[in-house]
Amino acid sequence: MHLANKRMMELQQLLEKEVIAAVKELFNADLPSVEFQPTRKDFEGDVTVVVFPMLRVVKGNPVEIGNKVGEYLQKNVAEITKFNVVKGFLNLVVSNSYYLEFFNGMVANPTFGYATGSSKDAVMVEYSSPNTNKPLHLGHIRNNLLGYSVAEILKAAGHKVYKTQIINDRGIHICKSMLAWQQFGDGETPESSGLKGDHLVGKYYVAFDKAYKAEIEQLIAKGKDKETAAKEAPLLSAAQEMLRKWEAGDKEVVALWKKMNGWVYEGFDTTYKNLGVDFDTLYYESDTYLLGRDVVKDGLEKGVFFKKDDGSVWIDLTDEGLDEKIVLRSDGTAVYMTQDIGTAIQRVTDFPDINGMVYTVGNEQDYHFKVLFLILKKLGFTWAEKLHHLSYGMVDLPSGKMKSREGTVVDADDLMDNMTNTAASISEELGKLEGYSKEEKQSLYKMIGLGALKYYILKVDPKKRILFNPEESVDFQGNTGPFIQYTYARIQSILRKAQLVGSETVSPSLELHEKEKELLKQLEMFPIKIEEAAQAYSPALIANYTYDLVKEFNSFYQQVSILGEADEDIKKFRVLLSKKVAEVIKNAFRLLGVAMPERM
RNA sequence: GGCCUCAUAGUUCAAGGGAUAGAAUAGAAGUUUCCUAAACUUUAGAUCCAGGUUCGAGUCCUGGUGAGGCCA
Repeated sequence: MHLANKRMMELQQLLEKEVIAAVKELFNADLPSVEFQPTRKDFEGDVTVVVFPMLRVVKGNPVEIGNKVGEYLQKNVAEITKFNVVKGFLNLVVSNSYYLEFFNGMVANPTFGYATGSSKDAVMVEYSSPNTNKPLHLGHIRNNLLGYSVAEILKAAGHKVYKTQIINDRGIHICKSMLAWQQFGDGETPESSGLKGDHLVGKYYVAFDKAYKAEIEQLIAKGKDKETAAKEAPLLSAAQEMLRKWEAGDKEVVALWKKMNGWVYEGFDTTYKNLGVDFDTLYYESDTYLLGRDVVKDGLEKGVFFKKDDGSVWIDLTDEGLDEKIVLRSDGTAVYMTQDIGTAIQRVTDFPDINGMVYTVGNEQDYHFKVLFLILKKLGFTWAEKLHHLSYGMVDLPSGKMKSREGTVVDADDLMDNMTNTAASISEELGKLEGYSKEEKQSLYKMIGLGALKYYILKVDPKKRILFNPEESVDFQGNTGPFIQYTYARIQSILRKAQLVGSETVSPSLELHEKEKELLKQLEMFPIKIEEAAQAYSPALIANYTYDLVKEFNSFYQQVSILGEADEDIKKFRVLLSKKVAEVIKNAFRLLGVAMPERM
């Protein structure tokens, strides 16, 4: 743990010890723990002790108790200079020198807040995991941003992390695209059409659906009912036949499958690159879809599973308040659960140091993962205790749910382009970028546009659903990514002019402006926030923390002059403080995958 | 039908059981001879309903209502 981090922990710990000692001495009572909170803005003070919980061991008036404890602390703890009691809240004023020493302790550390070294468990974080029959859409964007960000947060909190995805590269869906391309494609390729590979394949997936629906209509016109028509349509049978051939290893089908998946991967790579996400290792369903069956056999012998009369294998989870769940069909074929069991075990085999996995998958799969984790626990894997489903809400449009087959999706590539264009037009209008080349401008627009999009999505609690209105949703003013980037850019402008020289420490006896102290308190929180975000798997905590910090800085920036300050010591402190604020902003947003511009 | 989430200003989001529920947007009003006005300052506006637990409930429990999802 870094020095500055330790210091802050020490203050809380020290205060806790002192409060307990105070209660012992003043009231001869044993306090099990002390409740702290940051003092609210409307009151004087920095740290607040909540008196109410003490009433369980000390009889009396909370205000009187608070006052007595306050007097004790003021007398015995050097860091406490003043106190006041409001109702049952003991507000403590912490000395400026404490905060300035904290500042001196962190000022030279460019990665303040990040854990040093990887002392915690290695964790595998799975996210994205697309099907290879269509391009990525807005829902994938939320998934990718969340997964990537949680992985980065876990790293910052001291975990070793493997980022992975399981690519759903086999199955009926990809056969549909393949079949449609074969029948209507006329040899079209990404090169010949100028379409991105994933979009090209997606086009044929839609084409399949259209033709399939037409066939159904025809069959219905011939007197079939809807269900039989859907089952008997020749296109569907052909797709199913293709899947059988694929599973049998038919050369022609496999070659086509490889070609079209290759197009899709190229397209995905571009999207991932634009989105700024990456992976350490990949899993393909075509490699893993047969896994898990041996484990089911073992589980049967161990009595974890049981066999029904028809030969299908089940697990009984009624004791856990769930129901019975099938793990192998009567014909011996696998279900999703079988694969997932096998894949989880495979991963631990591949990366023996991992102790914990995070699955970034939408909340419609809550039940599936509950069951999966329970099964793995019952099978006796110790790491099964440390599995986590990072469940998140759907992204809905004002028009309702996104359905790729019906074309009511917000395409990931289009959306990123739109955001970049919006950023460009706002920037051009403001016209602050003289001296920037075309390329520099373009990369800046992208940084801002994506910053807006990423922040917009990540600031929301993952479990809540998002209603996304493409026209109005993503803003560039107020509580937004660009607002935070702008603050960073302004600080960089100051730093360019300031020309720092000499040692980077300040005198602990400096007078502190109210805003400066607030900023120091905010900075002090950063390591704790990372820890909280890691435990809650919530990038939203980082986003909101950064926003609070930036808000505070803008207020400071408006109220006091940094470069115009006459006193050299104070000026130096303010410049250094601004620099550290910028660094923390940058390091915090790095955890969200958002980059910071030097100018904007 | 069974189970799982969610419900906070007009709108989009905050609030580890703690003080007078914070922001942003949209609305009203102000701040450019001064470090980037994508900023700052002021103003008005909200906890779905009914019970319960608690010194204290937006937060926990029960029952409704509404939205979404999963399982047949």
